[in-house]
Amino acid sequence: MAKRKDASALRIATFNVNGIKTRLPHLLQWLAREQPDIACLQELKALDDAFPIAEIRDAGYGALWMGQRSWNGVAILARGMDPIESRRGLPGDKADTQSRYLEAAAHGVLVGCLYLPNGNPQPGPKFDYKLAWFDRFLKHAQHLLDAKQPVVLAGDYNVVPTDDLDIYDPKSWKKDALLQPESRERYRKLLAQGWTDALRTMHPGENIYTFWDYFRNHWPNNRGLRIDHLLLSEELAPKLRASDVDRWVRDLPSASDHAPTWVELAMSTPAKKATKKSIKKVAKKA
DNA sequence: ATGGCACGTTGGACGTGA
Repeated sequence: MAKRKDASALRIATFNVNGIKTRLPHLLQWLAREQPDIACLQELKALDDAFPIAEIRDAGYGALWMGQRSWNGVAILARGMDPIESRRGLPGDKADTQSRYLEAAAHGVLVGCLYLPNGNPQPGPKFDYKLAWFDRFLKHAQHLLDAKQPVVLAGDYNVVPTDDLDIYDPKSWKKDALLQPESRERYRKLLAQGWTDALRTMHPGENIYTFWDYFRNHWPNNRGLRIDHLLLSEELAPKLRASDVDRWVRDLPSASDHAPTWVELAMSTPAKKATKKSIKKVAKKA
């Protein structure tokens, strides 16, 4: 596919790969075709040693990653450069060993890549962990907003924000952790801090999904859920130009149950330079 | 109310995901 026309446009994407080893061919195909400037990955399901950095470098990307055996695992890819790490792991609980948060500066923005806990079954300890993790995330998100920097928080939030436009039919999901009022309330609180839900902003009133489970022919029937979100800080929200879901990736044989989701921001060159310094400041402080 | 499918695990039934 041809390069995008607007060279100053910055495309940032999030993709829950559901196993980096299994999904590497899809990841490479997607990077080559869509050429995101920054890509956040979740559910690597691999140890650090197993991360395919050579293949990703060959594709023209630098990367940071935080792996874990069997589960979780997140990564940040940046086209033509190595992302500058500002945080590894979500603050607020030293006993939390799950690889779910990574943060870095790249291409003039600060990017937080998250894999919020699923929380099923609920109620129970896993749901408690989800809510506790979410509360820590709210705190950190506020800290990032207070710094007045261009920030994107991208990832698998494991929250369906509303019943009407963000899910095909909530009936069979009523008791699922993804739809619980406690989960939704925290997502609303996040937006109330001042973050902009990019995909919803660009598609108001439209049924739009990022995840289709493997059961019951949900993908062919477009019975999906919107759970992968890109939130923009107040500095970046005015630059939002486009946001969408790369559904073709979900249609590949042996696909992940998630599709890549992205935003495109209009970044003027001077703005890019101006943000570079302040990003370093935030990165140092963090 | 349950299960449907797919992932990774030192190797095959199980825990986990959403």
